[in-house]
Amino acid sequence: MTTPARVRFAPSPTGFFHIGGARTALFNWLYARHTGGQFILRIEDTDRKRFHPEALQDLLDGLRWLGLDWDEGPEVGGDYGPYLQSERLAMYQHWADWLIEQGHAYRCYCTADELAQMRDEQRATKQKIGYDRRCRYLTAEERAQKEAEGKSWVVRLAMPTDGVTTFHDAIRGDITFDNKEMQDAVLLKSDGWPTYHLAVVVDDHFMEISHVMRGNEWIATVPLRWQLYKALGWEPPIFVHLPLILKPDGKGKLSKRAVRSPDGELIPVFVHEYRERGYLPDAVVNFLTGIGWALDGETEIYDRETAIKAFSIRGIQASPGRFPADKLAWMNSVYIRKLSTDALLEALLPFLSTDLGVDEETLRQDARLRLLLPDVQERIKKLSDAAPWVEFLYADAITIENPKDLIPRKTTPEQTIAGLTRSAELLAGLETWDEASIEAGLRDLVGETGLKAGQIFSPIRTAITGKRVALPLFISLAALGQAASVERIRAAISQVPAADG
RNA sequence: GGCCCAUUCGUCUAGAGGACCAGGACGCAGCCCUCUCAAGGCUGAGACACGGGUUCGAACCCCGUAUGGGCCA
Repeated sequence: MTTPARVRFAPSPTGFFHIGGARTALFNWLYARHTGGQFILRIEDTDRKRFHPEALQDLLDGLRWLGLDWDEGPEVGGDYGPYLQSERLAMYQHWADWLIEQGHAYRCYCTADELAQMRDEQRATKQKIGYDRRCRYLTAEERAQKEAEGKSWVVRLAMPTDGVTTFHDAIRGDITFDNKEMQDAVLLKSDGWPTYHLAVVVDDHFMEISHVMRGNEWIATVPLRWQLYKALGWEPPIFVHLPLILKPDGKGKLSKRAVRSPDGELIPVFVHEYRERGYLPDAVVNFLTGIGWALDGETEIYDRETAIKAFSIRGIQASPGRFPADKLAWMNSVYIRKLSTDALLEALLPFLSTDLGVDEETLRQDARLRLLLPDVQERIKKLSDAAPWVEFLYADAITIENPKDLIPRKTTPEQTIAGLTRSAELLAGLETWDEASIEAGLRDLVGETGLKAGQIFSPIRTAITGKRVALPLFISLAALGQAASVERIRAAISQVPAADG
């Protein structure tokens, strides 16, 4: 029974696409899809000084990577365009003029110097800082004279000076602001470009936006918006202010600067960084739905369709929350483990290629790599974690940085050397080189020597990988191949340090 | 500093007056499995900010305080 909503994501392309922005976009998208409505992308590029074309591209790429497709907007068009504010200037100017005619706005001729002086005086006399509305009460003659002088002007909204403005937020209920606190905000700048306040109201109205869902940091600007709607005689949309995402330490909102988790790890704040670090878009989307909203309080892992079906404004939290970085790491590992071997390989190729210095096609065809993939899969949290697990396949020889690693605990150097020697003999003599044969042979050897399994297996692991921690041994040997395995074990024997050495 | 908003385990959250001596998840600890590391299984510690009301009954409603956050300056 929900009516189709028209919602928009309206970022200002002044920097890279931020993960907090992605959450806002995602919630809008979920609501549009839930109601069978439209998700509209509108670019608020009226701040010419801070506009960056590459930021726009980064935004579009990021939205597409996350799978948040827009029904109207740049590159897809739509019946309510244009969707770049810079192409809608005539509309803003028209409505600014209209507001002046109706007496809801006025031309203000104050120069930057005059305004600075005004503020200095306010500070000196301990008055409240803010525009004193001097141009609002100009007489017709004074106004005519300023015009005759050719002074430049901005358009300001004539706000009510007493009473209160009460508006409804779909999450928090009614919110009331005292009009005395409000400023006569600038709507149109002297160069004819609109400010955010005017442009957003005109666009939301003519694009027939039904719900404005955005970050809670905008809540203080709603009274101004509300009065603007009233002056224009338009019906305001439903306002939905999403809880802010705070830094992991809870001190302030997740900013555009790099932030650290409590254990000191750097947390990416841009969407493209998540892609580059090996997060899966499905995982990021699932994760983001869980900040400020929850499916049912029980289920953590769910797909987009499930989220769309269950999404509701009522379920959105009012209180801000910190960025739960640990949970994202875990969730990404869950999504990695859900991948088929083929899909995992494809996802991993760019990362492995870069990290190992091997071209993608060679890796794609490498049966040895494929053999190890299921074991790699359950050990990585990000795609970028994979290389260290498989690099032993691509090294010509292994350097054992700390030869003591060859000797297991409660084992003597002599036992280690004997174990390695006999293992090498045994492996060299195997007629079938596969995981099962290798395991059977080595387990027999364990039985013969009376040592524990780890005492035999650990030195071999270190010999072939150079590490104490590596993938399961038998499959690793199987992948590495008989000749290389035997060679590495023999090479390691001479490196076993003497006791006390 | 002014205005606005919020406050459930360390963290993300379930909870819309009786179903809650508060549920799930991440993280943490222990045990099991085990060739290392993981994964998996089991177990455990861990929260309604505080004080007043309203009500037969409050995590849930109201007021105040505290704390946190946002916006403006």
